[in-house]
Amino acid sequence: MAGVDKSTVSRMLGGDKTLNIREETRQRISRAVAALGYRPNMAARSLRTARSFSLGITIASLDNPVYSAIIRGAEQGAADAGYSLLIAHMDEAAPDSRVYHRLVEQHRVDGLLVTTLRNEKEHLAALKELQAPFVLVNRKAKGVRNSVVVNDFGGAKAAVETLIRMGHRDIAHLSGNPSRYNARQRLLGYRAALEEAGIPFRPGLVVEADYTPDGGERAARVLMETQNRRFTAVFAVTLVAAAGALAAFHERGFSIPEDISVVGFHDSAVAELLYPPLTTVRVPLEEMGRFAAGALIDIIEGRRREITKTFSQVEVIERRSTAPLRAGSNLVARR
Amino acid sequence: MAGVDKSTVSRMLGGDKTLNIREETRQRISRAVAALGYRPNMAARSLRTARSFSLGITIASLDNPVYSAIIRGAEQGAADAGYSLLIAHMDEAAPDSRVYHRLVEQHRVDGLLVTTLRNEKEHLAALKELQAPFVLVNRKAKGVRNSVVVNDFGGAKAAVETLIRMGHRDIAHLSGNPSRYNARQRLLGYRAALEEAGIPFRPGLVVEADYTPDGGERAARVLMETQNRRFTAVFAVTLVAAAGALAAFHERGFSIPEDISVVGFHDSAVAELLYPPLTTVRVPLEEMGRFAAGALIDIIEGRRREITKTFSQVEVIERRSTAPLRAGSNLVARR
DNA sequence: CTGAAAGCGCTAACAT
DNA sequence: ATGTTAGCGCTTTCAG
Repeated sequence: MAGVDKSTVSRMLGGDKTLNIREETRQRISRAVAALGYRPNMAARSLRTARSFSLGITIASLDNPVYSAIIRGAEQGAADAGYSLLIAHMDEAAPDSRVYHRLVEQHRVDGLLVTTLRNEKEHLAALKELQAPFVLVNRKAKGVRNSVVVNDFGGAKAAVETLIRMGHRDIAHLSGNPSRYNARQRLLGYRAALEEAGIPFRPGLVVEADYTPDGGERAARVLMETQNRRFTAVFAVTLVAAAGALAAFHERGFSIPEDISVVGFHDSAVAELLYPPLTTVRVPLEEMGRFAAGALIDIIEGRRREITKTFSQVEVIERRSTAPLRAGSNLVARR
Repeated sequence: MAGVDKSTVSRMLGGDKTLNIREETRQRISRAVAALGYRPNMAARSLRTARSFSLGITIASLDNPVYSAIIRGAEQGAADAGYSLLIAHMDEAAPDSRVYHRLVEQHRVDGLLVTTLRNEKEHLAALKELQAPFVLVNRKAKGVRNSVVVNDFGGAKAAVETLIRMGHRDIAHLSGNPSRYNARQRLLGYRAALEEAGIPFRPGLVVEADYTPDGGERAARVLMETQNRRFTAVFAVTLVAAAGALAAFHERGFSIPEDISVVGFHDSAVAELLYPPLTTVRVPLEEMGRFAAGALIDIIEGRRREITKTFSQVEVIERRSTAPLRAGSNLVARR
């Protein structure tokens, strides 16, 4: 229709830098493309170039607002570069490293965003022999170069600093399993904030909670039993653990924030739903997802060899679960 | 390696029914496939068959547990049939019907699962001229044959019946926007339950809330102001609206469930996080997603022409936000 | 500055 | 009971 060979069209549409095309020819092609509503056939392009122009993202739980934020970002980052995002749900309970193979070996994806890493060793081995680039998102692992994370350490530190600024000194931490990178970082941030403020670390104030509401509830009970009211604030490793703790405190008749201030990690709409609305630490999850997708595409297309990045930004969103320590109105006064 | 033509391999692997192959040959092929780790190249297959073996799913908000459940199901349904699932996030605020074209015209997907339908008319028009099959999930629309939904009506009815069984008669409804199919159904279910129990419908007890916590909170305040305590239970159109209502009630000093019982629609982990944990109606969202994906694939592959299905199953999950009406312990007694 | 030709890996119609 | 053949629609040398 434009009176040119399809190869010329291909070069023009592909943005071939070496192509030296007459303006008039370009116009004719553009008009024909518009008139025909021409869209390149991705399958043919994939076959020819041996690339799928899709990324895969593995996630353990779609419910978790942390992952939905990451996905939202990743989808944007992919779309910006003309890629699609393919989700691969990987049950945290039964993680199966063959999922990677399915996606890659069928040439369905050119690279993987990995947010899951239970059985770290097995999965890393599977990923490495994969022959496709991958980047860890919100995770770090030994021997893996490509990794983008948020500032778990700084976020935890900021949370605890906020509590300290409110006058709290007896600050407990509902921690995560130390085998997890994020949990370790947050514990370190907690300790760093205490140390900088000259507050001695009391190991009894750190209780491990898993990532369920029940875990948070149990941990909060342990805290109340063993610490005999000698704490006025709690920094919880996740929002879910914080919610569980809130329930345990309510059950014991404590008022939040009058008796105990509570802060959780990761902001989301759910924080507004809790009672009281939960003060949280917000980190740029969506931005991280977007960036990770962009960086992975850079690696795929050879513009970059590796990527390590930490998004340092943290922000404490104060809601009604935290309040300044006031004598007579909290646990400290009662001991 | 197996000493046969690739077309034979193709037919065997593709499960060609007309193929009459010797057991010995089949063995040789199987061995070679295993030895070589052979995987069909999806791009070539797509080019040849003009199909992508992927489905697209459009969603407005990934955070919403309703959609994450649907996605989880859809991904399974797709995977079961060897398809992948491609997510297309479509901002509810700025829905863009071109997303459909992008996915379909680039031959990236063979069909669409549609959970978004703001600007119904425009979007339906875009979908219909698409030339690719689509099925509405958790939605119905006039003139669309393919649609799979859950039992919004029955779920709402069951919720209200549970309250009635607990002795409540003054039951309010925080409703959704009646332009939405789901909201309309739930309102109808509410009314049907009242009617069957011989309880007169009081229009003042129905207050429209949007789907935000704020909306639920505002609606609950309106209810308290206009109804002058003449209600003892609330059925909210969503979990989020219920959470907002809980906050409004707490703020006014009401105890839940002693003063007011609250039920929300759609169960999810978040229900456990609320205070008190929220009684909800559970409908089989994940199953619906899975089924919708399977049915869409059936349509794509010509085994079926259309699909309309309602998952009738509903279940009220009783948690601590509901309690039997007891004289002297609730609003009725106080009027 | 543009065209011609080859071929990516598969499937399906047609042969034997 | 299996092989032959002809493309699917693109990109990429290589020619002119």
